Amino acid sequence: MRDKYDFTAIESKWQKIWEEEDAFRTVEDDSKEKCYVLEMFPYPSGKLHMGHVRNYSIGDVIARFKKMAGYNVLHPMGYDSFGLPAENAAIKNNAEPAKWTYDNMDEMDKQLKSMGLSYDWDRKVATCTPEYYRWMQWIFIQFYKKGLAYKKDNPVNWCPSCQTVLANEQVVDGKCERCHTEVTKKNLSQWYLKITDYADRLLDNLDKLEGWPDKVKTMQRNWIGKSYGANIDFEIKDSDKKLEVFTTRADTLFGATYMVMSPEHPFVDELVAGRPEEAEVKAYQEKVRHMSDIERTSTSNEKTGVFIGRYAVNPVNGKEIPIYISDYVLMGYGTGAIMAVPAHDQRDFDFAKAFGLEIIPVVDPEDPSIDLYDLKEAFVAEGKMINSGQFDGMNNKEAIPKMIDWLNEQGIGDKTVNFRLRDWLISRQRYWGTPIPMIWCDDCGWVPEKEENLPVLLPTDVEFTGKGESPITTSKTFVNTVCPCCGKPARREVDTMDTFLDSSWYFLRYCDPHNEELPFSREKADYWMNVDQYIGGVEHAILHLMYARFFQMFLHDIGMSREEEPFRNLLTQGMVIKDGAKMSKSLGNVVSPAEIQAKYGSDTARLFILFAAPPEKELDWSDEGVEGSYRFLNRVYRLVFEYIESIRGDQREFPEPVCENENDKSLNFMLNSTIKKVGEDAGGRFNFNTAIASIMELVNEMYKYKQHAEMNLPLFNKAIETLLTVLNPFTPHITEEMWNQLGHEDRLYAKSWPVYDESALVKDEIEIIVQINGKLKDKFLMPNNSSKEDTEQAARRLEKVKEATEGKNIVKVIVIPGKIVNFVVK
RNA sequence: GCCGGAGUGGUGGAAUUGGUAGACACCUGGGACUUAAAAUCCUAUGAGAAGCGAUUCUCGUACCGGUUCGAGUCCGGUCUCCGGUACCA
Repeated sequence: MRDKYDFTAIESKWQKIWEEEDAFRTVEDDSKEKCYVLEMFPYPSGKLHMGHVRNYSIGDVIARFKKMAGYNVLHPMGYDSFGLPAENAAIKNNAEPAKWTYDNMDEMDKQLKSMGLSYDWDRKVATCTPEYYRWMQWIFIQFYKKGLAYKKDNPVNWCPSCQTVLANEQVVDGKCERCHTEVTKKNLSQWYLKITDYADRLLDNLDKLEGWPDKVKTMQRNWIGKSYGANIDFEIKDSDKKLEVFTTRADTLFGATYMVMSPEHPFVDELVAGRPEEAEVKAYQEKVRHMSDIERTSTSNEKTGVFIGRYAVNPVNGKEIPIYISDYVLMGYGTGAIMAVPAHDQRDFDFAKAFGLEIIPVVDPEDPSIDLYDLKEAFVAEGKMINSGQFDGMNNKEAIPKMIDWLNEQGIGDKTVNFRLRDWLISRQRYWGTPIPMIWCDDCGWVPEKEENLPVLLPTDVEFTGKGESPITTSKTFVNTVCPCCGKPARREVDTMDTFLDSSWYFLRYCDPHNEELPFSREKADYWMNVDQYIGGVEHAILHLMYARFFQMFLHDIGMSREEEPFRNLLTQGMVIKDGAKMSKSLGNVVSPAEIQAKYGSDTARLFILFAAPPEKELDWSDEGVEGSYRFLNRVYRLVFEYIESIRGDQREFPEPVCENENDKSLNFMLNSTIKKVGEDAGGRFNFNTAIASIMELVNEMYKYKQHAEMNLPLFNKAIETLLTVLNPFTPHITEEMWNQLGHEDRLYAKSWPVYDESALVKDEIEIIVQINGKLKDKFLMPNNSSKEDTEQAARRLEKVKEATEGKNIVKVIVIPGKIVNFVVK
């Protein structure tokens, strides 16, 4: 026997056997309860990183465990294979994006398989295949038919480096989510999905998602950003236009002393036309237009702006108030114009101070330390209404609905709800994505491609210049077509879809991956959905997880799925870090999975990653820790092999073990408590670290047993078999190999989770803790189920208790049978 | 600023309902085996103090206070760190 087990041979052997046996192929089966375990599918960059390994190891333990626990488990894998890197490689290396991507997928397949993951590979989905994006296009057309897809000319987020537009969700801190270039604005005509129609449902349903982390739900709530308020019309002096504003603070209307419009507000040009202020206004607009979001938001306190020479009329008191434009008012929120109440809004306060504007308080804090007529900052808390006509004296919070009612009666305002969420901009000026299946006809306008003509294939005769426009424009075969409506010559849309659309329904395609009639059948979707356990990084908390919910709701609405929500339970795994920082090339702290697999094997890599931290926490990579996990597996290997050699293979069948002494009982106890503990930790609360710790305890116990006791072979055999079974979901190769070596014909992966013997967990004697005034003084053994009285009397007889209570008063004795005795002494 | 989450040995982390704080590992020290090394096995390992010693005592879960017979766990306040988000009207 060697010192170390030969993981290379064992792992490839079993991976091959699983493949030949079709071990993880799943079919619908009404006789079993289903369990859909899903990990977020990767972008095929070509190389797995530790984050992937962690994600898939977690998913694999859950899937294997659920399978052993008797569920019909769906555990698929695929690739989110459209996207920019393929195209950038094309520009850089003159490679075909398709070839680059397919090569990478082959490479990733190998790496995933080398981890021993229990996927049903027959269900593999890749979003860049025509079989997939055909149905992506079909779904887009359904959105279009329901009026939920539209094209609009609008200022949009533009990444100068990626040369494409971005959705709001893809702009992080004013920078492009992928390449971190500062995002600028551009006016473009683009396709949108009307996700705002679903804002309320996306928000309300969050309450039903009990299996989601609060953190993620809060992030989505904030992103959707629902606020209740009022829209109020202000007349503009010497104009028939009305300026509509949104406010959540209708109570402060009497304190509005000026108005601010966003520089992009459509009324601005007309309002200043031919006026002396025009030039200055234009210059300011121009300045703002060239600012990136970062510049625009970085000057958070220094307010700039320009008076446009016009006045509005405050509808409550007829007061004429000046109108300004300023970059602190955003066109993308509310109505793009505000009433400014400097006394009660910090931003308005700063602006008023900078421009010497009037500040009128209308809410009285009733706090003598605040001088209302010489405020140092805006007063934003609750108070009593003043300077507000008939509303004076009211609590300002209570005044809000009353004010809105009054505005409504006067016909100048309405109760409104505003969302921060914007419609989803889905056009991308890139090649490697799903072509938007729309056709422009000069007579009919935008017309969807006929569904029977799908897919609209990506052309291959394109040039990659990386400049500004979709490369598809360069195709000679793609653009020109005929109108599906009237048959006249027409032109195809050349933009492609945001790849986040592709990943918004892949979990449904897994349910029915080879369907050629539909994206998926209702029957199969209803059998498998929704996903029982979804696992992935928290970085997708908003983007992917909200888009996927939106798609699922829509597909439910058009009758394609019973479920309204895609993911019942969500586990957001923590990052893998090293030396206190995220693994990155620039820091030089990257550990490659391939390196670890070569040195220690996949089982060790999986074990370490699951043992080092609970899944939702950060995982600090430690080379010594990996070494330790490897050591443990070798320890298991030696234990089992010494046992196999000792029985010389001639004894395979053992009777049900009978415990003959204390050592036997102790091992039997450990054996059963491990089954219980691992089942609870791995199957319920996903604390794989403690599950593995308890398996380690069992192994330690078995070594001790072997050393000290006379071997009870049936019992030890049972311990060995239990050990291998409970360890199998974590380290499937080595356990399967040893199981096989023990002479078993069946496979561990197909075995049932062992049932523990409740009676073995009941100890004859229980250790009782003795405390004096809550502090531990002694311990002693009591027969199980001893009475309260007996326990107390036994405790009183202890030497240490006598010592500690001598000459003192025992005020009170707390006895919890089977646990503690506490003497309160004075 | 606002919204989440977290602070436990030298390190990663246990302690699931308020009941032995530090499971399981890593690191480190000591020992056995070996010509030697590696591997393996045994052993010690929160801090401090007393004792030749078995052992005993004190302190200890970010900080301050509270509830309780008893608090890492519950309550009030403070600090720090991490994550998200922000001229959102």
